[in-house]
Amino acid sequence: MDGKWFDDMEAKIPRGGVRTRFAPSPTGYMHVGGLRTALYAYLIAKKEGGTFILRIEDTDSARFVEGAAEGIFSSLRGASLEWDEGPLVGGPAAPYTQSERKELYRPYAELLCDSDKAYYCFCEHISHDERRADTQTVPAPVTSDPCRDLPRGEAVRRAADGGSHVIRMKAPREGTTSFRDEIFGVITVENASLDDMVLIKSDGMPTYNFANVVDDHLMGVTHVVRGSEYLSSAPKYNLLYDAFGWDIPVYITVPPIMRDKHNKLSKRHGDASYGDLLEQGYLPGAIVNYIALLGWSPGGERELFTLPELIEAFDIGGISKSPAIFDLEKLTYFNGSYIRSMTPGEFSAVAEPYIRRAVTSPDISVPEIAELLQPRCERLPEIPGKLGFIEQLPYYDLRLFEHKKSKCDASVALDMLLSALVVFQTAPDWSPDTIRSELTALADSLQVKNATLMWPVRIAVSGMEVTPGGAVEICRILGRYETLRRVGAAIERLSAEVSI
RNA sequence: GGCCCGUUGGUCAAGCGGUUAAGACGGCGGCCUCUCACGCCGCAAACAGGAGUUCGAUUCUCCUACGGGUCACCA
Repeated sequence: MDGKWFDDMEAKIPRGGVRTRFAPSPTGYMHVGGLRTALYAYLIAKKEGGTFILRIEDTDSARFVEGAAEGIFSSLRGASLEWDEGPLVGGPAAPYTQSERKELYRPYAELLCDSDKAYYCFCEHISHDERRADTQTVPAPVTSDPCRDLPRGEAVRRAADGGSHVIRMKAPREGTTSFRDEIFGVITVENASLDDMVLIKSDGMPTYNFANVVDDHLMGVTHVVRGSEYLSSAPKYNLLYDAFGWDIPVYITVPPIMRDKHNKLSKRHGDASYGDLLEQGYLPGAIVNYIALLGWSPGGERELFTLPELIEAFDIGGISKSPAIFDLEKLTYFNGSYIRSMTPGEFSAVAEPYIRRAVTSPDISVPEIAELLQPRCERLPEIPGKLGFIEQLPYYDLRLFEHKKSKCDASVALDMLLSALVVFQTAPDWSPDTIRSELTALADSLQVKNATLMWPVRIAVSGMEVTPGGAVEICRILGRYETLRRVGAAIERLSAEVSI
């Protein structure tokens, strides 16, 4: 490759403003930690009116999972993290999938070989496991002395003869390398501890480490957000940037999200992925809001933020260094809070399918039921379980009618229901207001507390100790006919028992 | 094991030399109330340990302990 080719590449690099990227490898589902990394990258870009890039890092064909990239696309979009450049939408640095950029990487590696900063290595590959088993306790950095010192001409000849090889970085063996991370500060390591990392694999594909650096440069990425598992690789990246003479991006290393004190959140251990959470009835907005706060704090007391509000509030100074444990209970609280903050119309619309699961009758009013449900549900899938009483005929366990706080027992219940039955028959209409005023007037005239009357009525029409809403609401929803029927049935049952 | 990083209530976390050490989830108690929720009020609950530096350390330094990351032709 001649100098002009490289000049052309440089000329195409998008410049200007903050440019961040999310660079997942398509090896499975979208996990919560990945989503948060994407979120932070998105927020950092948007905060400055910059560009959020999506890049697919599929350099390991062995680990490629069919459909995984599509899952990433839909998850990000579902979470409203729209990328400005990347697959599906294109952009000035296209393509954004590394397997489609394969030809780009080798010339850059060769460039380093030409300047004696990298070399062809013909050594036999020792697998990760073998290395571990072999070296037991003290694995040394991977280097290859014979190949490192092989004259360039000879190396090229061997390669031309079909010699299987990789291209390795020639890491310095003395001195130290430092890098600066916005979160962790300046970290310095001994060069002697650094590998001669592989840049180009024997199959011609670049390694993650190399492709990452080349692409970040070629795509004009200014801020690199990634998990702390990359912290110890960072010095090697700087070595590469230096070797090329490229500007080093701002590193923003985020702490991991844990399942418990010892383990990272992972699907392998049965932890929920982003998709699982959606299936469990968690709202994208609530998930995004919650995970934003895992490892980052806005500083104040506020916790509830919409995505635009997060953009406004986000500041990398608030990112924490230590791991955060994922707390499903708190996410559940957030979800309930999001549900409650919807308008009644919005909630009714999202709740309707779940309501329909429990209620088949076309006569019932979905908005009225939704109104009762909204403050009482934290996840939509809970809904059907709360509505069983509507179409299930109550079974009257007499003990249900006993409630000492309401001063009610079976005998009192019978009296109350007898009176209530008349009121229900004669009520001028079946509006909630009417039902309520009729019943409270009745309690008044009977000289009992509202509770003494309401308790048995609610039990009679629902057969349940716990219902979403009170007697008035339940009667209203069931309709006059069904209410009378159920109150009548309860009276029958009670009179059979109480008279004895 | 080497190297790097971290450590405030059970959990998320504020704090950036002087505070009665916020707030939230969860827990507990109460109010509201026809149940359950919602809402409101309150209670319990933390600076890992030890040396320094300083008039004064949760805040700065070092050591120890504990935890995490990493040590691949995986990302």
